[in-house]
Amino acid sequence: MGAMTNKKSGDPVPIYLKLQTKLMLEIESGRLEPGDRIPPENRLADHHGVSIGTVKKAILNLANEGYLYRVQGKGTFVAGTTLRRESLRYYRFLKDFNNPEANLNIEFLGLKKTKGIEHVNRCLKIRHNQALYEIKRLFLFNKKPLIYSLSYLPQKLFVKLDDFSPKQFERVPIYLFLEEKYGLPTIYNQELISSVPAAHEITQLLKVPERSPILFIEMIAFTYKKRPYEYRQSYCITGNNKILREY
Amino acid sequence: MGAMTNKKSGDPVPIYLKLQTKLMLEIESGRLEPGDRIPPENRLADHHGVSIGTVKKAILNLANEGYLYRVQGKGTFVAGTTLRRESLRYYRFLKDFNNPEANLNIEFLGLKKTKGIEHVNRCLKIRHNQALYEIKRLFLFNKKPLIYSLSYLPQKLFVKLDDFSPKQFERVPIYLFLEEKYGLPTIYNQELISSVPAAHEITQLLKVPERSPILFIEMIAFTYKKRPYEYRQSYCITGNNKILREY
DNA sequence: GCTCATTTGTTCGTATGTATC
DNA sequence: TGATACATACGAACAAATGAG
Repeated sequence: MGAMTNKKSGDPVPIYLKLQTKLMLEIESGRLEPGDRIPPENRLADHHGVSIGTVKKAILNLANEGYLYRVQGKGTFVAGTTLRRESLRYYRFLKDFNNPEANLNIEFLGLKKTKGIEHVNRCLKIRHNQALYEIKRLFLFNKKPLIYSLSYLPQKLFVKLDDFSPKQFERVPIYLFLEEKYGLPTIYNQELISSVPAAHEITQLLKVPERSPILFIEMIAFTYKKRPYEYRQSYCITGNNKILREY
Repeated sequence: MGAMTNKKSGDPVPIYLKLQTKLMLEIESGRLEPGDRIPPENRLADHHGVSIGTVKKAILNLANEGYLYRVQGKGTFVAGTTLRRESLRYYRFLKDFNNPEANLNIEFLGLKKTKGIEHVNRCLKIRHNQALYEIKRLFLFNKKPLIYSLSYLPQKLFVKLDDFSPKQFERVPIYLFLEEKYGLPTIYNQELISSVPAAHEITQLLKVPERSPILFIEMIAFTYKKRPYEYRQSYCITGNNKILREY
């Protein structure tokens, strides 16, 4: 089929780039969904009438940009949150490198509309007067509150977010929910991590003594085209448990 | 010259990666300065006794990471610091998502041999009685001590590590040094993050009041075949600055 | 403006190694 | 163990940009 045209015709667009664009469009349009496996290299090569090296180049570029990820012996998959890398599930709490993980529950505290917040809007790269949604949640590990989290999302991007039932926000991680309902996969995140003494509001919510050391994490989640879509602040107690990160 | 050894010897490190590392070291160490032109592909291929495709791969990777830039017809050049992206393996300190990064210096505090430590050896997946090296360092950002770090490496894996001059440990990031001297590239890391009150020893080293909130990070670095090779504890002050992580 | 040597960019194809199931 | 799929390595040929003469 559609044999990629070659150079002779004065075509300045390289073959690998055409293939790359074609694949990216299939992803962006939703015909290929996160987790889907794309055809193997040799099949793509045959199908498009190009060499395997050219296919490799297109796929590797997309993998570098975060659209795809590859596993030797298994295949090439569409990135997105769910399967992208099991290691990137947001927070994993455990006592020790060799211990099993603690159990997670989410308690939904509220969702409301707010006006733009200067610091938040700048992080989200939107104008200062654009309105936001504010989501408050408590993460319980083994029934004990360990994280208080405050999320901000642009109202413009997530229309009618407040129509969903609160239960939806407790069932699954928020990024999965947003991906499903609004088709925005998470491509990468930025975090700022610091250690701070617990402020008064936090001591109440997390039930810790005033000025206990708290892990404070600010996060920006990005989707395609490096577009930020969520700004989040998390306050974590880390007495016995610690946060595991792999990269 | 220095013909890169090939696979037959059970060597798990790909040739292109060795070349890539070698070039990166020349850049990081300052032997190659921003703007310098590196030898053309065919010369590098001859010089190292590898194919031109392999050289291409090494160079393209470094170009993608921002270490080099290429101009068709002219050559390949060392990029200025602006372009460089060390998103992983490295701590980046800044005050805010929108602020520039602080300046880093490393102060080497000491390297000595120690007996095995149960917790450490378990993390490194070596027997309890295997001896270790212990490296103590202080990271200064804008001249102020911000991180105290304690590294453990198996003596068996890093023979004669204590023969190197202390200066070597201050010049380049430790993982680059180990990669060059022992041919162990870092494939991925695990971290445990928590927030703790400063213990007595730490208050002295980092010059903070007793029980200030400290970011405590335990890290295990893995090389090929998921083999752990370094266990590290870092104690970070995060008053004004925060740690940036991208993933 | 033209030619030529140099250097990178693209494309091809083949062979073998290695991870996964 | 075998089939599948990605990873590495080799090498060849030609296109396109650059800069010098």
